[in-house]
Amino acid sequence: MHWADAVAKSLSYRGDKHVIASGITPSGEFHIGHLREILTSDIIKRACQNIDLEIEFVFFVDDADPLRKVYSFLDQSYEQYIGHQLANIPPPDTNGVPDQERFSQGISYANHFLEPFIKALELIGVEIDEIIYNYASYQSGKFADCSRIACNRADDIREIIERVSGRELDADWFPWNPIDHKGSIDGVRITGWDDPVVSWIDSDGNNGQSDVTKGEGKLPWRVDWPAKWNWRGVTMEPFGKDHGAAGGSYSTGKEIAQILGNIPPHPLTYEWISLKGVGAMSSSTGVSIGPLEALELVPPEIMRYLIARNKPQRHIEFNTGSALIELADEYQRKYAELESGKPKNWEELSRRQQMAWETLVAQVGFSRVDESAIESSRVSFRHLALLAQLRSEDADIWASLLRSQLIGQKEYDELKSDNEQKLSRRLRMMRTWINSQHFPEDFRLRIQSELSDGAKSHLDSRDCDYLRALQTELQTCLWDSKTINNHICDLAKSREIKLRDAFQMIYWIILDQNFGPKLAAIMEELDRVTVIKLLDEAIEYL
RNA sequence: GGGCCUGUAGCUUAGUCAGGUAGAGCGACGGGCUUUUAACCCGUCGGCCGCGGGUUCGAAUCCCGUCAGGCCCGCCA
Repeated sequence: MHWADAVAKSLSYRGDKHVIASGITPSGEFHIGHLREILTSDIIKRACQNIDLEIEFVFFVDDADPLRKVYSFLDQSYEQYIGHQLANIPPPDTNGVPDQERFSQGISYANHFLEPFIKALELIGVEIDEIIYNYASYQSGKFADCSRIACNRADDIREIIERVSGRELDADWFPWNPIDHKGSIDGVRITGWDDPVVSWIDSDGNNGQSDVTKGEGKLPWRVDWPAKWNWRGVTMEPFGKDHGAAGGSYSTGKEIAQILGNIPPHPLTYEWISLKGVGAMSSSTGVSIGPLEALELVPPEIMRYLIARNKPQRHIEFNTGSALIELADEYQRKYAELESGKPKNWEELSRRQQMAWETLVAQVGFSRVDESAIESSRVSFRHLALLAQLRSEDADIWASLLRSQLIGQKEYDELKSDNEQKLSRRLRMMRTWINSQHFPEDFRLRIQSELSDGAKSHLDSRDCDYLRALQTELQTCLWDSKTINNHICDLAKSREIKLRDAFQMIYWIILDQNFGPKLAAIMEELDRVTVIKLLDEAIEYL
């Protein structure tokens, strides 16, 4: 059984109506780690729909959170905004400097980072039923009841946090962070509580009052979270393992929820995604791949598949190199397997094999996106990567695919006349990938300029005659792939050299490896002089 | 210190909740496609299921212990 189906099943024991929530603080660039948060929820939503549960998916944007520090991508002038709520400070411009102009047009720091992420979510087929802006929710009184309960029972909440998390809170800790006259929630000390008003004194010694029902401040995180569950009726929420640890915010949250008067949501802790060879994703350290950036390389269903195929508690190493090509090809293979239908010998399969099939069905189902760029194409990512490097003209690539029968005549005609075909889009992505720093070196064609050591160690003196004859023909022949190919084959045949061996030998000479794409096609792309020179060196070496 | 997650074939892993002969994919190797797809098709090899105990007719699966890796307990998903 797929992990999401298992979650849906346990939710069904709890009731028929559910609200699944995700929440993210828009403190910096979003990365694919954040995508796991959202996709985990979205996949569970699909699983719930599959068993006819009524389900809403809400996305909390924690824009009421304060700016914690001046991140590396921000200009030092952000210092003045530390402690200010993210919905209330200007967005950075391209140099990381506060952009007052855009701010005056209503674009906050939070919006600035959130917008591209929301766009990516649309591309990736995530169906969010409601985006809840936390700042606005405080303003409109959504948190009013919970805030009052929390303040009235401050001692009980303090007891829970101290006991469960094992840390000691300051003597003047209070479950409300008021905003001071400058707009900061840092360094403000509570001096009194008279429902619903908190009295405070800020770090400069100014006194003030804050009405907790009007959003003049916010609840501290460990109380804010259960309060959200309460007023929105959240029944399920996946969260990162930092919140899931013993003493973490879920364990305090589920007790605080009871004080607020609700049943805590069904929890699901998920592992982090790290970037291969670099470390955990983190917006503040700049280790990140943005969701949009990833979507420029591969179709959206591949990103869904990355999350769907790995169980939440499993750590994912995201690799934009060969592993991503393999992931994409794996998805495509499974898609094709699914299309060919349930195995005919179903009854003979072991329970385990049947389960594997069902999991496959689920993985592909959870990964599908309406505007699929993959479908049942036989053209693998691996193969496309190769053709895209070999041919700069799209038309040549379609011709090649037609010749090798990976596409039919009809598809070929469509590709020729319409560059918005699925395969055209995939090719564009592939070209972007190849031109980016993320493309794996293993897949890059390495045309040799001189005889490599690899070639030297694979040449056999008995082949000298063959190479010499080939070189002679190639010096004068028509320079197209068909002619070149005929010479390679005919000369090998007449000498009773196995074609396989002949090709491998030439692959070694040109690419420093024993395999590759259509050899003659590569040679045609190269100029005659280069090829002759390489053959010369090989003959000389022998 | 407290806690969480992970450990299954060379690699990525399914199966662990509901115990019943260990399943895949990739890679490797061999063969086929009589002019060679980084394609496709067929086949082969490869697992003391981290280790040690226990419960059981039966354990990858449950229990206890242990080792290794990763991580959390300061508002980074």
